[in-house]
Amino acid sequence: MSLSIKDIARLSGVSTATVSRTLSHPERVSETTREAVMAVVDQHGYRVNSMARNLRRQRADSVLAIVPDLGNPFFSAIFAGLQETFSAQGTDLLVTDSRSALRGGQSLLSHLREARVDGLVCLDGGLPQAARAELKAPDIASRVVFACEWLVEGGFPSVRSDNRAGMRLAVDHLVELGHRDIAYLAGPEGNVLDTERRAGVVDAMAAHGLALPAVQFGRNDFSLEAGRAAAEDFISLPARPTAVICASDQLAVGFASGLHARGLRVPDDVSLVGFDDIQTAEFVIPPLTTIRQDRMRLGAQAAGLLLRQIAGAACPADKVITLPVSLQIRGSTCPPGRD
Amino acid sequence: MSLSIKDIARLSGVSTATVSRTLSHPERVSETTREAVMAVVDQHGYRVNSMARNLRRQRADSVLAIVPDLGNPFFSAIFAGLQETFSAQGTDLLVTDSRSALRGGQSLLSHLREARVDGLVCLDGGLPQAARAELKAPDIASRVVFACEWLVEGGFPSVRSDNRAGMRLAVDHLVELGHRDIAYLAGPEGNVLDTERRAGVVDAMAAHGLALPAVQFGRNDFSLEAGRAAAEDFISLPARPTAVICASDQLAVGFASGLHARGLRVPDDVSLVGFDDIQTAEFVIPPLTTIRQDRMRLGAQAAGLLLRQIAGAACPADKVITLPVSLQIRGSTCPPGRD
DNA sequence: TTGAAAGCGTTACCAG
DNA sequence: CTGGTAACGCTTTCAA
Repeated sequence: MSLSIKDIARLSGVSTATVSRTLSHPERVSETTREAVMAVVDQHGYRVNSMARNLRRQRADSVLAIVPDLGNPFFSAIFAGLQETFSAQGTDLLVTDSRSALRGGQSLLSHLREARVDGLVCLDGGLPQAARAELKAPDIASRVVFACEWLVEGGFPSVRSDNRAGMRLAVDHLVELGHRDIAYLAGPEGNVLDTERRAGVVDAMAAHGLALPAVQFGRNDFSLEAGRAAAEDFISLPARPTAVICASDQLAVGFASGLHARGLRVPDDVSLVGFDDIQTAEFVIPPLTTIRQDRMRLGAQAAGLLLRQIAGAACPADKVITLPVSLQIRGSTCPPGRD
Repeated sequence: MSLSIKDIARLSGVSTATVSRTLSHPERVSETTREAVMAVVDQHGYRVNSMARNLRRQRADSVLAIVPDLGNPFFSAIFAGLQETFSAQGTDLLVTDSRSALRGGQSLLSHLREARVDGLVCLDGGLPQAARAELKAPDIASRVVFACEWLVEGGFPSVRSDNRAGMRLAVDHLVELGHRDIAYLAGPEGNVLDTERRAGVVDAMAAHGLALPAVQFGRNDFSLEAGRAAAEDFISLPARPTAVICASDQLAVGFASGLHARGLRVPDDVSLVGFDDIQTAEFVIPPLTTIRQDRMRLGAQAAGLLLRQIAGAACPADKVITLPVSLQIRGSTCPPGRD
């Protein structure tokens, strides 16, 4: 077995209290003892047992991130941002997806309730009612923040991109190119991001005296597959819009792939704008014009916010940090009717 | 504060020992007491404090996964596989990347040494020497497994895809199409995956009486950017190969993008084969012919292996689980000289 | 500046 | 089947 604080105390001829102090509050110990103790510590490679420390200190020094789907590569950049900030503060990052977390009627909060983590960062705005209700328990709510997505009904601080502004940029860009007939390829029905982005499109178009076509398409999820499937619907549309704004880059890439398979060209036949600026957006053919959101920064901010919450900083339950987005003009958009 | 086992004991008129038993070993308690205790537990929503439990049980019920770069979406599928298996066994998954883990000369093992986790799954075969040495400490080595990548010098059980077989499939496919002049777009120098995949290509070509061109290109990393940059080199090659096998899908997609920008068409001018079958491979234009590795399964197997190790199952230090791969023929390959 | 000792919340051994 | 009671390894008063 590895050494305990008792061994170090014995080996360096002081009490466990002093060893503990040397390690946790070196300034409260005389220089000579400190050096003596540290010598023994280093020599034996002693490390405090964090379970014991945490039990005593009553905290876990770790945080749980919950995503809708761990397999979705979209979240990796957010993880990177979370991790960077957390690890700089000595906090561990646990990850899980909503499905596993909720499996077998388990509570979303078991980790919090069992004192395994100090807080929760939730990236899933589509939690089932039961789970949402749980989160609102008074001693819990102050230790969760939402990132990227959020709960429509509010109640938690959250960090998100400026989805509306993003869509305004997209619409303005297309209108400037000369497009009037613009469609919105929707994400999953009821998803907060989809709602917000659609509203952004509608508002921006209204500002130009335009409106979305009555026919909707999309409405599955944000995935590549959904995008490809939507291409079929698009093709059979009576009057085909000259441009499509997609609720996500994945949708846009899938959509482009579907169009291509049916002989329609981007941007010649249809201009395409995505949302997210995922890594591949710049590398698909043609490169995707899109709205860039800084997912890494989003993660970092969420982590910072949660850390402050945990540390006890008062934070209005409805605090929203909105991150700016920007338009990346690439090859998937051009003036209409260029054929 | 939340209730402790003492409160539950008092409330249900039994000892803490009995409450503990009811929760951990229900069969060792009479039905009547069990029911009485559970009633109180449910009524108050009591949950054991895992820090206390873990301190007592001397385990953490959690595992740390170390990736080279958390921001790389390639790993998300592996995380999903890891998480699925771990969570089914009540084990938490912590994630970090090598950079954060090693920051400030910190030990890779601090988590293990501080008893924060029971084991390590390492997805980074390129750890610095110091870190590798550490991992081999006798009490440590038996609690780490490698997944996807591995250490050239061996020493740890690992789960990996059959990289060589994959490249054989790729070469056979191209040769069958009529290609003789095939190049390999390399990954990062010294990376085990690159080494293995290159060897796979070389061997398979030799079996057909062919050899790689003397000129190499690639040699940065597995990224989209590296792929695009390689396209420049490719274009200035004296005798251009008719087909290129890429060390990864990201490289292939970036390469295709670079070729496209320079007016070369895939597959008409160059056939392209990737490796990994990332999600987007099927959706880029043209869809990428590639070698599919099941990353989710890879994660799941690694998790299972580690769990068994932790549980004390003896496992030869050089145990290697090799997962089959398959060829996905899509639009990026065709017979040479079709123009 | 240091040490003694009381916990932190569980579990598991040992009696009964 | 149940209860008393040592641990688990550390931190933090409280006194000296």
